[in-house]
Amino acid sequence: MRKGDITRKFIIQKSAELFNQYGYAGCSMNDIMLATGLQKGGIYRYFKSKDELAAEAFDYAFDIVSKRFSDAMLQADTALEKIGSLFDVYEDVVNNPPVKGGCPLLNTAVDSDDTNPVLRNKALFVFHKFLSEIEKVIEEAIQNKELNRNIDSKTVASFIVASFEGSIMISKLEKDNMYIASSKQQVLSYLLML
Amino acid sequence: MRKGDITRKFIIQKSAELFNQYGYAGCSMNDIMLATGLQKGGIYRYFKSKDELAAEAFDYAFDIVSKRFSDAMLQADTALEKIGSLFDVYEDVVNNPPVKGGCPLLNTAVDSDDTNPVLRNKALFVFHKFLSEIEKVIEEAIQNKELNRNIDSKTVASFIVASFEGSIMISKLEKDNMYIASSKQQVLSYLLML
DNA sequence: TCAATAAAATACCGATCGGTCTTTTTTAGA
DNA sequence: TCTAAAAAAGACCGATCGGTATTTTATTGA
Repeated sequence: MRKGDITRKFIIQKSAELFNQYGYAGCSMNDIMLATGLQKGGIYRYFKSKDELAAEAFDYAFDIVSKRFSDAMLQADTALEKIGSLFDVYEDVVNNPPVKGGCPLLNTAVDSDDTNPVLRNKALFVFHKFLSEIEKVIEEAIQNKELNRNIDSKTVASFIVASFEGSIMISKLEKDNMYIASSKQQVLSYLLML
Repeated sequence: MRKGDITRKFIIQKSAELFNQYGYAGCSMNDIMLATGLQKGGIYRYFKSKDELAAEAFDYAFDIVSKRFSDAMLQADTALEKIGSLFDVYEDVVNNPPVKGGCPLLNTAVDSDDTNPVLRNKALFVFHKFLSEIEKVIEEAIQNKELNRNIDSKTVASFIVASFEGSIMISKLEKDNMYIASSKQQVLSYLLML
């Protein structure tokens, strides 16, 4: 592995954290220079523009989260355990989120929906991936008779994502993990009641 | 009413829309100059700094939303109608939100939680107000026997807010009001099942 | 070891940033 | 109608913005 490849990845890692905390407009190239200890030349050698770096940083950030989701789900048996395990990935969103700054989907969606179409499309893509993953779990559980067969998987999946992201927003705002934990419990009991 | 008072309010209105769409860092004083048709002198005459203007703009934005919430709830009888009416305020969040850019609480919370402590505190305050309003509705409904007496009003209220804000985020991202509408239905049926 | 090349630093660019200050224009009350 | 005060314009400030081009330094493979 060339030294440049390592440097390139390092820049992406650092800027993923910065963009996820401060947003696209709220994070300057100078911030990234400080965080990486590199000068302009050391960064623009690998990325044509701030836009391109932000796009790659988002991909990297969601890759981290995606892997954490996959790992969590693998260790779960039932649908309720699987969905619960997704919440557990953010159980300490206040002090130890998968990526510093919280959920990249939430942050990027809010940051970009009225401004940056490239990032917005990336957030959209990730949302769809997230959604279909949960739908799959629900549909399997219906076939296993773990969940009621009248459940509309698409509708319920999007409701779960909404509760999930909303409670992350609140937990970060309040600096209190209680909200994401409580949201998990209520989503799970809701699934059982359906 | 002095002309200056009108101008001042006009600046707040315009910048509330801009900050709500583009965020604090994503909206420049020049953007506000363009939106208001005023020059620097016409704006800084009324506000010491961008920070001060952003703070007042947020207060104004939530005032708008707050009034819409109150109006909606007044026309409702049952707890389910009242809570449903809150969702209705954002039923066309895609094309006609109370304030351009979507929900000021959501936008400001995500925008400020890692950056601007003044705005974060304002978002916190508004969240508490929102939460206690919903708690009150639930508690009244428990006393009226509309809702089950075993319901924990605080827990359920925060779950409602999470689902509410999360589905607004998704509806804005997808440019599809379906998500906020569907979230309303599921929250209401959840309340009945409890 | 030594050159070719990759990597990174550095100096620099025009534009824009938030903000100040002075001047001009408009408003409002006597 | 006239003048004092309010309102707004406009010129200007240093700092920072994203980005480029060139030079220096470090790495790599022969």
